[in-house]
Amino acid sequence: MPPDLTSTHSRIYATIRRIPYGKVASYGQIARLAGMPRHARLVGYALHRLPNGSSIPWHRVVNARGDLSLAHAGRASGIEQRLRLEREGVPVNAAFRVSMARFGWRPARAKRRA
DNA sequence: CTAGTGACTGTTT
DNA sequence: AAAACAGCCACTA
Repeated sequence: MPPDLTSTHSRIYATIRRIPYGKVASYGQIARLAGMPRHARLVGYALHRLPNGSSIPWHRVVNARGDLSLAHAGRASGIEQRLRLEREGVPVNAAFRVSMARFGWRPARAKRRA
């Protein structure tokens, strides 16, 4: 059986796994879906503690503006994130920016029109 | 216990 | 358009 899925980190990981292929979600979005509306920073915190080789699509997590926070934070891993995103069909700007309007993940809510 | 930090977000300059 | 400021709260030391 899985470990503490009720843990904040595990919850965050589970939510990130729900991000569909070719889409990106913001930290706030993940936090909200995980049931922690104001814990956007915790999402980043949890990801920072992520072990190398985890099965979660961490590269699909960007900040609210669509920027790769990883690259902006001066992390070399930002390059890898851009690479992975482009491989999924998500174009990344020269400024490490993604079009949230077109590639932002829109989780299906209550049915409204179909 | 207190203090500092941050892969963030929204508002204001 | 970008930069600065403030709010936010779990985690680490």
